Amino acid sequence: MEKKSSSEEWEKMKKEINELMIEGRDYAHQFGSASSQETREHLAKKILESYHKSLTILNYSGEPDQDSLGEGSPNSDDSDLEPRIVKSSKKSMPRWTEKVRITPEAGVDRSLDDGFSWRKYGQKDILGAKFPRGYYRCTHRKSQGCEATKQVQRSDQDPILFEISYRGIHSCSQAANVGSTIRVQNLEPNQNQNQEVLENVKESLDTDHRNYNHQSHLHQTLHYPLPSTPILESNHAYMLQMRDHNNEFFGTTSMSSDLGTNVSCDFLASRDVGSASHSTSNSPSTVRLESPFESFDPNYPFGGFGEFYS
DNA sequence: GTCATTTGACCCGT
DNA sequence: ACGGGTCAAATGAC
Repeated sequence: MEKKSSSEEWEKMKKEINELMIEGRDYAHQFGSASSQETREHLAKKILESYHKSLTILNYSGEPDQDSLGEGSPNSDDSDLEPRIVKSSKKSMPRWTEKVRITPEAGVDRSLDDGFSWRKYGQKDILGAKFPRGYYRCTHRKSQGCEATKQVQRSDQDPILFEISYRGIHSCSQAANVGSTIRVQNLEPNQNQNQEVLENVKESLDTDHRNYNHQSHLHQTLHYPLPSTPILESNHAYMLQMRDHNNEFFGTTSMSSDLGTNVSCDFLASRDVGSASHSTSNSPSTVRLESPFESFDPNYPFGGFGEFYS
C-alpha cells in the first residue's frame, strides 16, 4: 500500500540524482577545456558538489534496493523496487552495500581497495550463489575495538562484479586517515595527477550517464573516482567533509576508496578489500579473490586478476 | 614467532 | 529446521 508512494519517491530521487550526475559530467567536460588553474579549481569543486548532493540524497533514502539494481545478488529475495534503509538487524549498526566492478585499468586491487585493512574471519557458501561469501572485519578490531565488518560476494552473473556489504563505521585510527574516500597515497598534490584524476572523473561521469537508465549502474558510479583525487588543497577540506558525510553511506570503506576507493576498505576479500596496504600485513592491498576467484575464468581479460592469485 | 587465512563447528534469527 | 554469520583451532606465509 504505502509501497506505491515509496516507489514514487524513489523515482523522484532517481531523477534528482540523474540530474546531478549529468551536471557533474558537464562540469567534468568543462574541466577538460579549462585553461586557468582557478577555473579548474572551481570546476573541481562543482564536480564534488554534484557527487556530494547525490550522496546526500542516497544517504537520506538509504540504499536503493540492491536487488532492484540488477546484477542480482544471490541473496535477493525480495523484488521490491523501493528503497529502504538497511538498518542492520544487528544492533543498530549502519549497513550499506556497494557494487564494485573490476576494471582492467585499475586492476582488482585498486578496484576493490577501499583503503582499510581487513582481516578475513570466515567464508561460506551461500544458498543459490555460485561463489562463496567472504566475511571480513577491521584488522584493528582487537587493538582499537573497531567494529566495522564487510562481506564480499562475487556476482553470479558478472564475475567481475563484486557486491560488498559493509556494516558498522570504522572507529579505528585508520578511519581518520583513510576516510572513506581518500586514498592516502594519492593525496600528493601533484598537478598532473590531479588532472588525471579529474579525467577519470569525467570518464566516470560519462559512463554513468550512458548507463543512466540502468539503476544498477548507480552504484558503480558511486565509485567515486574522486576519492583518490588529490585535487586541490582548497578542495581537500571539502573532500574530507564529504568523506565524513559518506562514512555514513559508504562506511568507511569504500571505493576506490572512499569516496574514492571503495569501497575503501578493500573489498574483496579483504585482503582485498581492505587492503590497501595498510598496516597489518594482512591485507596486502589486494584482495585476493579467494575462492570466488579460484573458479574465476582465466580467460577473463583482466591481467589484474593475476595479482590476486599471487 | 607472529599474524593472516582456512575451514568445520557452533550460534542465532527466522 | 534451515541458512547466514561468527568462532576458533589448524595451517601456512613471512
